Amino acid sequence: MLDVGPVRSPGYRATMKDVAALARVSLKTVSRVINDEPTVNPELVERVRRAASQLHYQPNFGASALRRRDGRSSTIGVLLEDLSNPFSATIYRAVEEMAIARGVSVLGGSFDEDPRREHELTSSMSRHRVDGVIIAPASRDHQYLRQEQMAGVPFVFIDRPPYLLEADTVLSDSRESSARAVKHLLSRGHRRIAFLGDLVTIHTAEERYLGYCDALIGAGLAVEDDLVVRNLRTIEAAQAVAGQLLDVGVPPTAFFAGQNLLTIGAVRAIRERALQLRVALVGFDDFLLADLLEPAVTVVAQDPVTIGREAAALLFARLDGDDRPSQKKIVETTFIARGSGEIPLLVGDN
Amino acid sequence: MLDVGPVRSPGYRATMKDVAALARVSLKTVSRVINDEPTVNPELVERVRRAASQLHYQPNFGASALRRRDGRSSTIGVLLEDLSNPFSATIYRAVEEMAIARGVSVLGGSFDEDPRREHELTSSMSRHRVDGVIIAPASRDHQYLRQEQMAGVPFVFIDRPPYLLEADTVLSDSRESSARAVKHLLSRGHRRIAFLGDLVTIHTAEERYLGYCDALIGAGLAVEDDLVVRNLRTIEAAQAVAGQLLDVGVPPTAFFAGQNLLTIGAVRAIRERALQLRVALVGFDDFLLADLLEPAVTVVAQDPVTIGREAAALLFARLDGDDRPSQKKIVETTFIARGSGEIPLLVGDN
DNA sequence: CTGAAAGCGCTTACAG
DNA sequence: CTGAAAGCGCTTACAG
Repeated sequence: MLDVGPVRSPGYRATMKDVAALARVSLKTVSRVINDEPTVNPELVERVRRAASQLHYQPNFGASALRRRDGRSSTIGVLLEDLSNPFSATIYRAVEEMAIARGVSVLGGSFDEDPRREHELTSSMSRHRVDGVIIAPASRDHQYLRQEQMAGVPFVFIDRPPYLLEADTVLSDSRESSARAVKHLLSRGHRRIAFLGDLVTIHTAEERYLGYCDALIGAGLAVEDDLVVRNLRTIEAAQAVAGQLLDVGVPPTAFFAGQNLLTIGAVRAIRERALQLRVALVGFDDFLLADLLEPAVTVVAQDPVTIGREAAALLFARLDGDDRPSQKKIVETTFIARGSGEIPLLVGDN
Repeated sequence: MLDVGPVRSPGYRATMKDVAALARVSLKTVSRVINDEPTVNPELVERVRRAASQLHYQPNFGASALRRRDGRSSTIGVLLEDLSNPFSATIYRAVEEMAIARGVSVLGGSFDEDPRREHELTSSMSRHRVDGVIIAPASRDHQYLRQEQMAGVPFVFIDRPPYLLEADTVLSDSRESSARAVKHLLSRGHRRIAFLGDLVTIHTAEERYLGYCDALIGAGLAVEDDLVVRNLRTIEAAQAVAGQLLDVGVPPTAFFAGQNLLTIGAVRAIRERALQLRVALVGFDDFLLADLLEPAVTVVAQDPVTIGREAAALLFARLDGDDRPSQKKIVETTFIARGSGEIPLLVGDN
């Protein structure tokens, strides 16, 4: 091993007591210096600082939180569907930026739509005594969080609202922007528009489906069961289902996909059949390279950076004493026409 | 607010003491039950369980760690370049899976290649007394972690090796697989192969550059300065630089891009000039939809899931007492030929 | 098998 | 401005 300078008492971690002894002051004076209390003689401050640095002293957040009146752990929980999905990851980063600015650390977790895992992770957050939680829940009953909330831990729900619980919420306008997307397809002459959706238990998946229905009904059309497939979770599943729809019976002339992975699955199915210049497609959620495909993919883009920032802002406001009633923020989506959604109904198609 | 049942002492959090009082046993007996110690009368176990559940008791990890001999906080730190990059995010998820299986929570953090932020985040991890750290470092001097290491906190370096510190490491074979990729282009007749690279301070960026040099030199060619551009960080920067190379002087007939965002930048520049069937391209790192572009993009694919798993396995082995010398694991890459890398040198090009 | 006392590293509440 | 004592919620070490 390289010699990289002297190490005192290997394996030993300095405490405030050690710093106090070395600086020849009381424990309490060290505590004052570490916490930047102003009423300390500058000479003592200097001595304590030197001793702390010499001993590589790092304060123990856990011990401090234990005794502290507010009990703050300087930690928040961010619980999302899947941190490896770009939508979740972008939200996480946006929250992280704001947390770091406050000296707060982030405990992250992914549910994969498993309510049991939601319970485990929130319970784990509770045992870690996080100061607050930002959550995109998998379950549809959040009464079990009430105790934690009563104990003073603020919750901010994102992407999906709380059920049977009052809490701050940040959502996208899924239903309306879905209706707008489907109207866009209707305006190009399409009548047989298929819907690919995620789990029916997911609030946003339901909203997007309802937006699809709104648009059809608004145009005097019926929602046809054979054009609606839900509970799809992966690229592969969406690809298989879209393929079947295109192969069997009277195929759809356009698709509305309720989520980025499902959109990609639809792209694959359409491409496999060389129908990409014939079958229209609009997807919910933007994704990297959507503009480089041929045709480029028209999407309803959400704004995960704003969602993350708004959620963090609400959470930190609560931690700073904001006691207004529960807030509900709606973050705007953007419709981006790139080509795939502008393919008109072709003569000869139905 | 909805009424969701009785809540005892709103704002109050039950402690072991409260559970003990309700169950009419001593504090120590509650502690035994919570920690699943076997030597407790089943009847008392039952009484304690009921009391704990009735009071919604959640053990306080911080307090427990404070007194516990091993001082374990049941928390690890995972510090990566950028959690919103799919490569980092996939590693994070792989680690998270293994951590959850052990009941360990994950504190995540992103550096964005800022060594100062690396110092802040590792220091924050230290104050939180994490049990171990998985880190893809931004800095090139890790002596400052020695104290923490001596205090018993294992570090596993991923993607980049430690400098001036002994620690477990999990890397991809960047240099060799880069050389192989460039040889692939050479075998198609290309001689003017441009290299687009990330910050020269990043270990993997340097390795990939060296692999590029190895291949050229191995073929008896010189490394030409005007074909090498490094310190590129974004899609936009890579796109601009690749565009300039294509527009000015004697353009390259092939590109090797050292990172997923740079590959995408090169794709954009090539497409803008309608050269996608003429200019060859191989990228390091796979990315979603690489196979749906036209031509599909040939890549050297890393295996972030295995990197994450190996790193977590090493870390948890250390926490379980493994005291072998520092381990170094190399995770294999996969060359995926999809089309863009197989475009031959065309007659008339140089 | 059960419990009373001491102490982990820190902050609070108080006295000087 | 400084410090000695008590206590946060738990586990350790020990006695019964």
